[in-house]
Amino acid sequence: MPAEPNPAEPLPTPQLLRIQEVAAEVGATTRAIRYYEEIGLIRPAARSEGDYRLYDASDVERIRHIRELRDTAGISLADISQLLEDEDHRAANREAYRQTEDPTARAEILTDSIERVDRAIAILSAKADRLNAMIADSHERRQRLLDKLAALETPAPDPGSSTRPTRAP
Amino acid sequence: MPAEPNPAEPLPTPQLLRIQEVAAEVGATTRAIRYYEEIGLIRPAARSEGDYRLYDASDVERIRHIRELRDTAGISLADISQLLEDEDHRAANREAYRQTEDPTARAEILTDSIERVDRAIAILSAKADRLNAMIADSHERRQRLLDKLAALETPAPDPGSSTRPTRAP
DNA sequence: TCAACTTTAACGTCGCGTCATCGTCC
DNA sequence: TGGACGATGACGCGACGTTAAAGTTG
Repeated sequence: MPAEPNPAEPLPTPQLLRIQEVAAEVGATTRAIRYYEEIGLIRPAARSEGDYRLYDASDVERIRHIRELRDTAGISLADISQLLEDEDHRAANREAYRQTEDPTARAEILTDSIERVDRAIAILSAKADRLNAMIADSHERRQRLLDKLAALETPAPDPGSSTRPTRAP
Repeated sequence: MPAEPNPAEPLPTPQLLRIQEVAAEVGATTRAIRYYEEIGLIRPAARSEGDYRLYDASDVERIRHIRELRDTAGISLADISQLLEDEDHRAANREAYRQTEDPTARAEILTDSIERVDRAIAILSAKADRLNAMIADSHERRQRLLDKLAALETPAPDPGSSTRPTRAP
């Protein structure tokens, strides 16, 4: 029986998750998450009395991002470390942006953030370009096979005898 | 002083390369190529008197393909082994295709090859889809930053006071 | 209390990189 | 002849998987 949210309670604990819950949410193992901590990619927002790791929402997002970069883009943790530095810097930029009203300062901050996003786009696009080229190759092969199959069913004008069996698939 | 090719010589050796030459051509190391052999992905077409590995053109293509699948698509050697089995089967299909004249048999062969190509396409496309989604995300972020930058230079209709500094970048 | 979860520590695995030692090629 | 290249170990590393032994949580 879940009680309805009490509006008087100020929600002092911002939803901390234990390592296994985080692992399930981002599709990783607890070992992987601990390893990311070993090499300095993340740090749990807190620890429990008995030293259990406790993660908040931003930790979860960070880990999810690490997994995406590795699984989907195949980027090494060393390179991910660089990208995360750029993202941390962008987070700092957001703070700095809020702290000033000067349009010139704000423009510089935005320009810096754009450069950092561009670096990430460049890395990902290079990967995607090569991958898309491979897929295009496979589609060509598939199309050639389909053409041959169609030619079989529609013998066509017959430009030669059966001693030259056209090309093999 | 390279003699010009003798047309009487039947070229009995079909251009065999040593491991280092192959490595240079496909952008791999000799160690990697030997490892692919260790786990059964390839076998050199021949060995020299002193047991040097000697590769022919099809070996080179196979190795180049393995590298593409690993570097560009980030596929494990175990999965590559599966894909190569499909490709070997397609090569066998090409032979079988040449050995028959029966349109029904040929249609079956072509259909089998198409299925195998489709499997490869499915694997690669899944990777590409996720990667392209990540890139789209980054582009969105970049666009939002650009919009903010443009808004700075063109203050616009002013829908509110400076106490609400719009949203941070 | 107890089952399920967590901790640190340590060794195993994959896909190679990197010697070391010895033989081969031209 | 020698100097580059190759063969077969064997160990190292990144990014975890797995198991072990002991503590924590609800």
